[in-house]
Formats: sequence, C-alpha cells, structure tokens
Amino acid sequence: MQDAYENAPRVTLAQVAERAGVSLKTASRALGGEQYVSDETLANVLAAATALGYRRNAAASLLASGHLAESIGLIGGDFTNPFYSALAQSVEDEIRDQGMHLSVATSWESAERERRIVDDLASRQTKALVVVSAMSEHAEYARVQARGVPVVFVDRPAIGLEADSVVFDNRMGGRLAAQHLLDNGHTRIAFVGDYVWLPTYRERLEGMAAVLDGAAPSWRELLRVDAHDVASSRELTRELLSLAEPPTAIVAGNNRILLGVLDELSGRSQGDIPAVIGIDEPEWARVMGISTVAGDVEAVGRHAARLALARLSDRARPVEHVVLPMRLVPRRSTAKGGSESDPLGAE
Amino acid sequence: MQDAYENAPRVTLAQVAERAGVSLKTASRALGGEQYVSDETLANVLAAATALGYRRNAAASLLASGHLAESIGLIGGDFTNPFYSALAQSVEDEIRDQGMHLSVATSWESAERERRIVDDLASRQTKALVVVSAMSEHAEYARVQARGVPVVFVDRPAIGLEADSVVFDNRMGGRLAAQHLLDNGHTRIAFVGDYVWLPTYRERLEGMAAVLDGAAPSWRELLRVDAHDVASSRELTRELLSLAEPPTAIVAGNNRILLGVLDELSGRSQGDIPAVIGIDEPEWARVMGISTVAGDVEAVGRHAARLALARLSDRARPVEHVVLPMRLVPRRSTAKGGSESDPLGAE
DNA sequence: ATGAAAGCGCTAACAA
DNA sequence: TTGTTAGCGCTTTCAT
Repeated sequence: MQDAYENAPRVTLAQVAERAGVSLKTASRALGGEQYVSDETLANVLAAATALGYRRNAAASLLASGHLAESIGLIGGDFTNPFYSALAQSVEDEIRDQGMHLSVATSWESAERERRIVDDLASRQTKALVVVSAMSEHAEYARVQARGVPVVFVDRPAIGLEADSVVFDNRMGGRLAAQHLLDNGHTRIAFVGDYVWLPTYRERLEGMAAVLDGAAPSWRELLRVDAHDVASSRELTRELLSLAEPPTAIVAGNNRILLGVLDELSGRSQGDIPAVIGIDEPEWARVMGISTVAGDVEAVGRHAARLALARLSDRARPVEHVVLPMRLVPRRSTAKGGSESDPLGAE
Repeated sequence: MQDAYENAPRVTLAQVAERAGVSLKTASRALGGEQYVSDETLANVLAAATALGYRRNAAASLLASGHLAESIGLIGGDFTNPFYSALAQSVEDEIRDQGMHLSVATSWESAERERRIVDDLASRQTKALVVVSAMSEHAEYARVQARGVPVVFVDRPAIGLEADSVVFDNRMGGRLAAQHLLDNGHTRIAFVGDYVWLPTYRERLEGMAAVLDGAAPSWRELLRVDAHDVASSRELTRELLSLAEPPTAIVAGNNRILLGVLDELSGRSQGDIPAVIGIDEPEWARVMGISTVAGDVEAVGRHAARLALARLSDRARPVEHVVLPMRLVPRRSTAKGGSESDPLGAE
C-alpha cells in the first residue's frame, strides 16, 4: 500500500513527557538512562515512549550536547577486495558493542575522493576515522585531529603527521616470500607489484631486494608493477611468461594481483606453470593450495578500532604505531618438484 | 604530538558571516548554494569559510531543516562474505554520487540484532534502509515506513509487508543447477543447503525438486542443510562422502558452503571427487574452474539503491518487486568424464 | 539580494 | 528526585 509512506507525525520528547505526566527534562533523563529518576517515573516514561513509538532525534541530541555522532568512518579502496571487507567487518565488530556505527566510504585509491570523504564525514560529526589512505602526504589530516577527531592510519603509515597507525611488517613479508622461493631452488623470480607509490609495495620490494639482490639478481629484470586489478595483473603475467627465459616463480603483490596471475596461469599447460606465492591471504588461497605470506587482517581492524576508541577517551595518550608480523604459509603452489606442482589443477 | 588533539574551536556559521561582513542568513545561503546571493558576497563568504576552516554542522542543519540525514543504511549478514561486500560496494557506488553515505551494520543473521540496528539507524535520521533480513516476518517494518523511511528488501522478500524488493529467481537457480548435473549424467545428486528458514534456500530447493524428483529421486536422501559457514559445510560434505553410496555430484547452496565443500574435497584423491556446482559466483570460481549458477549481485545493489532513491522522491509510487535471473556458468568442476574432472588439482 | 527573529528537539546548568 | 531556563548551530519564515 503506497500510503504506508504518508508522513507520520514525528513523536518528540515533549509529547512523551506530557503523556507520562512529567517534565521534559525528566523524560530526557529517563530515556537517556541518567541517574536520579525514580523507578516509577522511569517506568512511566518508558511506557509512554513505547506507546507513542518515540525515537530520540539524534541530530537534536548531538546539537544540544555538543557531542559527536556515535559513528566512526572507514575509508578504504574498494570493499569488493577481501582485504578491505575483512577490515571493515573487524572494525564493525569491535565498535558495535560500544554502540557505535560504521560508515564506509571508498576512495578508489584517489586522493581527491579521499579528501572529499574526510570532509563529508567530518561534517557529519563522525567521531573517529580509520583510513587506508591514498594520499602520499597527510599533513592536512592535522585539521581533522585538531577538531578532536582521532585518525588511525591503517595498512599504510601516516606521512608528515603524528597519528596512530597499524601496519604490517611488509619488509618481512617481502623477505619471507623471496627466501621461500630461494629455498625451493628458484633463481628466476618475478614480482608483480602494486602501484609503485604504495608504501606497502615499496617495503615489500625492499624486503625482496634484501634477499634476492645477491642470490638471484635476475629478479630486477622480472619486476613488473602498477598492477592494481585482475586484468592488469593478468596482462603482466602473460608478458612475463612469454619472455625468452620466463620466471620459474612469481610473487604476487596482493590478492587482486594473485587472482590475475592465477587467472593467466589457469589457461596454461602443466609444464609451463611457474611456482606462485601471494602476499595477502584471501579465503580461497588455502583451498587452491596457494602459498602465501600474510598478516592477520582482522587484527589490524581490531587494533585500529581500539586505538581510535582509546584516543577518544584519552587525547593525550602517546601516539601508537602497531606493526603486525607477516608469516609464510607454504602450500602446493610452491612445493618442490617443478612441473608437478600444479597450482590450478588445469587439465 | 599529543597536543594535536587539544580541542580546537569549532567554527560556526556566525563566525564565517562576521568575517565576511554579512548576516548569518546570507552566509547560510551562500554556503548552501541557494539563489539570490550576489557573486561578490558569494565569493566573500566562501573565502571566509575556507580561511576559517568552516564545516557545516550536519546535526544542526538536520535539526533546523527537519530533513533526514543524507545516508542510507545497509543491513546484512556478514561483510566478510563476498556476496554482502559486493552488495555493499554496489550500493555505495550508486548513492555516493548523490552525496549520500552508506552505513553498514551486520545482523549476523540474528533477528534481534537486526531489530536493534533498525532502531538505531532510524534514530540517526537515516534516510532509507536496504536490508537482507534475518526476520521471518516484516510487519514491524511498517513503523519505519510510516516515518517516511523507505525500506528495500534485498535477496530475501518482505513477508507480511508491502515494500520494494530485489531478489534473484532462486527457483530458476535450483532448476539450472539440477538440470546441468542431470545433463552430465549424474543421478546421485546431493544438495548442501543453508539455513532452512531462508527463503532463498527454500526456493532453490523447490527448483531442484521440480527437476530431480522424477529423474533422480535419491537426491532427497542426499539433502543436507543448516550449513551456514565453511566448517559446517565441510562437516556435511565429509558425511556425504562417507556414505555407502556417496553422491556423484554436489550442489553447494551458497559461496560459503561451496568453499567448505571444496575444502573437504581438496584433501581427497582424484577418484573420489564428485562433480561440484555452486550457487553464487565468488571471484575465485572462474579461476578454480568451478561451475556456478548465479545472478548479478552488483545489479541487485544498483536496483536496491535506485528503488530507495526513487521512493524518496515519490512516496506514492507503486511498490516494485524486481526479480533478477540466475544463469548457469559451466566449468571444469562439472565437466563430463568422471574422475578426470578434478576441481581442485589435488595431487 | 539581504537581514531579523523564531524555533527545530534536545541536553546542560542551575534551581527547587 | 524533579523542573526551569537557556541555548546548541542552523534554516526557516517574513521583512526589507
């Protein structure tokens, strides 16, 4: 029935108070769970509110109290990427019990969009921000902080700004991946990497360099970058495989890239398939037998939420930089034995 | 520096007005993009606002105008599930250009949690709701509608309530999956299904029944339900495979279940591996060569967002029920040839 | 094109 | 324990 949407009268506190036969403020106290309300009036007010279908107007409440909204904003690249969705879910889990909401917004890795989103969230009195930033410099976030809104940088550190952060030890990640391949006898090792401006990319690269520059110097020729989606990664992989001397192993810089690599590999015959290791641990890696190097994404979300909440209750606490380890999960895709290791089961 | 968080003076419209040398209302008009502001004053006000770092206080604005917040709420089960995250992303894409925000909340398939979330979102003046409901009955949503807040039911229809909805043709999905297996010569077909109270489960079951009750009646004995996560699905799969006469094909009711099935299968040797088809199309299905029956999740999100926005601008429009088709994507996992079809490439 | 006054619904201080 | 009085920062009339 269309008229379900006829605008209903909004019930206000005043009406609840009147019906309960108390003053506005008393009703406010009762509904706000404040002290100093007799059990009887409390019951009366609650009954009146229920009867009338009253819901507090958060806008009025915020305005009057000067508080910020009970919501925190998460800015990420693209929630279709399991890394971001896992992050979102873990942050949400952590804050909802505190009565807080999660607003998500996608920057699509654009600094401009990120800027607009931050502005927008700030105007909505968002209480804290958790951001996977697409900016290369973060001094402008100082204005947000100055307004009393904690900003926690996640996955990528804050540049030019003192702020709490939670990141992985990406150098360690690069080292682990490289060493694992070396240990399995590979010397022609390719790296299909993300946008070169990403700190995560750079650090992973450094980690690999530390291990490979001496032991498998050809890796530098086999470096391919700026893959940020499945298609571009696939393209780069194809190119690598068509080389006169193709790599015997490929490191995929993140889960999107890994998918692209595997996608390209899935069309190939057994003998040509190189070993593969991914950085990130998408849910399908285990089932597909893909070796990975990854950290605990949920822990990142948890830490980020906690840091934000902690600063909310103590703005003077020292800035905290959490660095989480990455670890190697070896699986079939890098198992010894050359062409027998078939990451995809292609027929 | 800790004192970055010293509370900064919140800049108000009044200050901007004063600095620009105009009245409060003029400043409001300029910043609000209203008519009747001379180019000169407009420029002045804008300059003053920028200089002061002014940001409109959304709470005050909403209160004064009586408008609802420019945000829509999405309630889903768990954003770690690619179905929900894809949905969230497509809704966000669709509304952000309209200047709207997405608030996400997870019900974890609990009606009680869902109820609380709806209440909470309503009190925050959320403008519209898109919900994958965990309730079996939706009459109580009438109150939300009565307040002028459109509710769009997604993936699962509204029961006992007139409301816009976007769902897949799940009967079709069930039929397609069953028929495909039949066409490939299977007669012992198992179905590992979701919670039995889910409309999607029931409809898919009906679709399968329509095809299999005559042609492969044993499927009823091979029906396993209440798998909602990877672990339970895995457990049920193990049980099916240990049967004296195990199924030669398995239909996985959704992407979590599919992952569980594959997980269990990945430990098995070639000969024992049944054909597998999943309902849903997670990103990894193509690469893994898993046949699926699925609809376009992004389209669901887009439609949902549009229906919500459409009702916002015309509350009297007739209720719309969008039913999107599902289609079969045959891949290796159901290819003919018995044990040769190895969905996992297990060694 | 601009301004003055009123008030959105609520909470904060104070008083009783 | 309860009520009264002021606003919160903005947008609305309605003037000018």
